[in-house]
Amino acid sequence: MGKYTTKHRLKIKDFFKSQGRDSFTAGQIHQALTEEGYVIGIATLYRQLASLTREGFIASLQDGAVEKYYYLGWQEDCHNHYHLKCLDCGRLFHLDCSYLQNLESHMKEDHGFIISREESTLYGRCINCSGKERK
Amino acid sequence: MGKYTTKHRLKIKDFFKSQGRDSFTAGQIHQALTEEGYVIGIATLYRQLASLTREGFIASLQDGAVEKYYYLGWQEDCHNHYHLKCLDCGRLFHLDCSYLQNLESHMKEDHGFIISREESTLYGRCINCSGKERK
DNA sequence: TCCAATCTGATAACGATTATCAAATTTATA
DNA sequence: TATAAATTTGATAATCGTTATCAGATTGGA
Repeated sequence: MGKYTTKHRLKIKDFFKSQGRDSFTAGQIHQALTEEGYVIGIATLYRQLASLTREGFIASLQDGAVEKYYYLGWQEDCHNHYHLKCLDCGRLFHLDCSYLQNLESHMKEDHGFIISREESTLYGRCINCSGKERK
Repeated sequence: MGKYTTKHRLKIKDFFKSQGRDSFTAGQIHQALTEEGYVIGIATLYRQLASLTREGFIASLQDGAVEKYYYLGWQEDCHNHYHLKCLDCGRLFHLDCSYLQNLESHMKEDHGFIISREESTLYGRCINCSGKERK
């Protein structure tokens, strides 16, 4: 995909380039673009997000059940680390940690399981939220 | 929830008790019950699954984006281990492994992140599928 | 410029889940 | 056991994020 260079395609890439490391749902991206007066059909946005994901420009992760998140710069180093997502504040943490690399080796050698870093987000409570009261 | 003991409630509990450790979507459960001639409204099934989950009789995990899985016997020991889900065959592996407990401690002490085991399913390729050809 | 390949947008369709609400069932009480 | 209040049920409409459809617009190469 991505045979033609269209304005929407460029716009979406620019959006990610301008947004650092945060993650967004398709709906959030559509809203952000709309709010700055940029008009794009929701179907087109989904198509381009899928295309850019296939190409490795962005990547998607599951957020709970429903929505997807898209990341900038994934292709550079996000496959080299793990992600921690806080169940309270929703923030995503990018974690370079040799412990996880060892875990990967362990899983492969002792359990025959090849972990996919991109898919294996760890969920829990971040340092800011773990102290607060919880139900 | 679960104030009244209804036949549907008992039936669903029996279903899980008879199914060992596999996980099911609501749709799969509904289909299984229907195939054995048991009639239950889909809304009722969802309600009971939610209720039984709240009570800890079963638990749910995300399967990719959409569906939920429900487990029997979770309350006994599933919160004591991690789950590995194979991206190829879809099977879920229950893994007791001290490595993961150490990982938990490490995350807490060195990164301030409290991992939730129930939520943190690891994804990858299982021992049966990792050898096969892949795209 | 012309044409075939590709992309776009409006909208219908989809699949899983939840909400609605009247009717049926369960439980406690008499 | 009869009664009534609380709870559950089922049919179905609604919801939400996402994908499919398809005619019309855009792109890029000849």
